[in-house]
Amino acid sequence: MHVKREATIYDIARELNLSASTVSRALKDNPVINKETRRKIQKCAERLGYRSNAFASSLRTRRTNTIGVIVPRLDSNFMSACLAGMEEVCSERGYNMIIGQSLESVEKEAQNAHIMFNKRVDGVIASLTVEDRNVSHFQCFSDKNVPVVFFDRVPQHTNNACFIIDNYEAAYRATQHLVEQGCQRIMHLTLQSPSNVYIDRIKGYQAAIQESGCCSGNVVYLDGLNLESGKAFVAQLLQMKDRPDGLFVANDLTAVGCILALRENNIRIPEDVALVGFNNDPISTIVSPELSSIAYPGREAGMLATKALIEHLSGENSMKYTSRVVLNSQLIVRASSSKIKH
Amino acid sequence: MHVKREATIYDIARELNLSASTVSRALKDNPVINKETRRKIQKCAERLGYRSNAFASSLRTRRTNTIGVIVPRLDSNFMSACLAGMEEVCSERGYNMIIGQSLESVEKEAQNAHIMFNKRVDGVIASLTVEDRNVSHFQCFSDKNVPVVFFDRVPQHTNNACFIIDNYEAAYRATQHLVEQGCQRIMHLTLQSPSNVYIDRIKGYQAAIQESGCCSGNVVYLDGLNLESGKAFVAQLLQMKDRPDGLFVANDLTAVGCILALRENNIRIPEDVALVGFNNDPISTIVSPELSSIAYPGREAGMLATKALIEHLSGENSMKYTSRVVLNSQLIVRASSSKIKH
DNA sequence: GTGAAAGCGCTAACAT
DNA sequence: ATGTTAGCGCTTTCAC
Repeated sequence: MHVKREATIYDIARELNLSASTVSRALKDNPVINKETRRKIQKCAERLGYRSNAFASSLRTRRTNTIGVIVPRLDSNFMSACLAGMEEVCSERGYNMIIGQSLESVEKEAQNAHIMFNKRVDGVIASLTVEDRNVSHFQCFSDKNVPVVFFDRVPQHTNNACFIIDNYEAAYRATQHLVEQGCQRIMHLTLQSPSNVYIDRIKGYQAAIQESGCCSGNVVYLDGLNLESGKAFVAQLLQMKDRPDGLFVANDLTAVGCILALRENNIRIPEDVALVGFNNDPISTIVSPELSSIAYPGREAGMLATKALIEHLSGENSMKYTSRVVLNSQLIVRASSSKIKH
Repeated sequence: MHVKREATIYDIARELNLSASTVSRALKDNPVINKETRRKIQKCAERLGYRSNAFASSLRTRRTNTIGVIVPRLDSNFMSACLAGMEEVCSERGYNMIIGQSLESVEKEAQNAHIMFNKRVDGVIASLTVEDRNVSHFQCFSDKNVPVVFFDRVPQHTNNACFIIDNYEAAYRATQHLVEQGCQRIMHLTLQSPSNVYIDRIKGYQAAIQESGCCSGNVVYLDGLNLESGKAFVAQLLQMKDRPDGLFVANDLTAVGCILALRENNIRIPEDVALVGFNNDPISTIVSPELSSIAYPGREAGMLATKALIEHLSGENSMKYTSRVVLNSQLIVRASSSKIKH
């Protein structure tokens, strides 16, 4: 079977007795080209089944119209929302996205960064692993003036633009809610991590505990935030002499692990222990009782970060004045923390 | 801030008093080049921070070393496993992947196909939307001799290679299991879809019902496979005079919807109604009681499909003799269908 | 084993 | 408003 050669701008030019430059301009909707000529060229391109050769173009312009996205994992509700938002903005502006997962490994993150560097992405959007204190693997981008923006999990000190949620506020409100429901001993289950996400949540939690005046609190560092670590914590809880009556858990999966194990041990939720999770994952409505959680606007975060990056790339905006954008989150109260019935 | 120009093979050539051709060959480990020269060139490349320009290369070779993957959605356990398998094979063989989601829309699928066509992927791996009977948007690839392989949801009639799971077998076994547990009236909740996935499951289910001799059965077509459609079905179920005592549900999320609604109506699981889902999603162990389900080897499916494609691309294998590969799945029995205690 | 030269398809500076 | 020209960085044929 014979494969037809691809049509090029030269084929179009020849067909219409024009130059390749004119064709090139017309196909990019350059306004200097006569409207009629433009129409004719576009018509002809279609007829010949012309498709632009992005390699030739990238070779010439040194731009790929591609942005690299590096995230810890894809399979969370929040991340899907972020990526959807990014994709929306990208496709609207004619950009492509390539996505890499670090799976919480700094090494894989660096590897992804290198791959994207070698693919010559025009810009990068990244959310760090839980243990990132070292972001030197993003240095190569700065060296070549490739802009990088961070979101959600961001470096402690950076000149790059950051798009984050109000972790402090959210944690404060979640904890305050537990206080209002009458909890007296409220623990915060989280991760020992240098990431802003966890540090800020701890601070918000502690502030709410202190302000309450009447509550005791304790931060518990788990060795992971998953079903198993939640269940394992409950095993510990059973041994405590002064059991907590409120748990603010840094993610929903862990909170669900707690719920499953608490239920298995016939501890009533929320009467004996009330829980609030974080992320508003779909599982929060599947578990019984349904889990209260913090919802935050992933789609918007993704869109904002991407817009800032693309506007910077097209020189519309230098990203100097929007170096840190904080988005609001929302506490969703469900059965797991509703001790007071209205 | 000044941006250094990228090093090219010419820079290396000049540095070592060689020609660009030699450098190009050496960097591709071409054996005709003297070992010592090769070493020197690779050393120098590293020193200069050389990175190969994929655009120039693709422009020349007309190959992108990229394969396009189109799937209905990314956010399922099965799909993540498939993609992981694909990624593994790709990176091992020096290929890149670009991923597109159709979100069950034929239109978006076609759109993705076109984008990938225009990006000139070397090959395509696709799983169709639930309503695909028309795969004409993949024709463009065949026209240019770009190989396409399908997996999971595949076209009814096609010459392309297909990698699927044993939907008939799996459904047969799931239904048989419900029969063995003593169910008498077993319904199959699924989707009205031309896709092999649903059609084969229905056939397997019906075969098991017939063979049982003693069971009555009924296929129920829902208008979606999600939490809500599962709950909505239970509302209907409550009105039935002859309620089913067994449900084989075409996916886990829907089965979980059923469980939540059944529980809310104080119908005992599995005593009054036993359930088996499909996919072995993580939620099957979060819901209470835990959901029996069918697990299938996504990673292997992804790897096999990708291997076949890449071997075809490199001419090792023409894909003519492996046009249809069927992978085995496994029934995982949990509390939702365990009426008989061992 | 190595080199010279042409060309992949496009864009942009410059000219008209 | 359109054309001329050169060159982006690489691969590959052909020659030595």
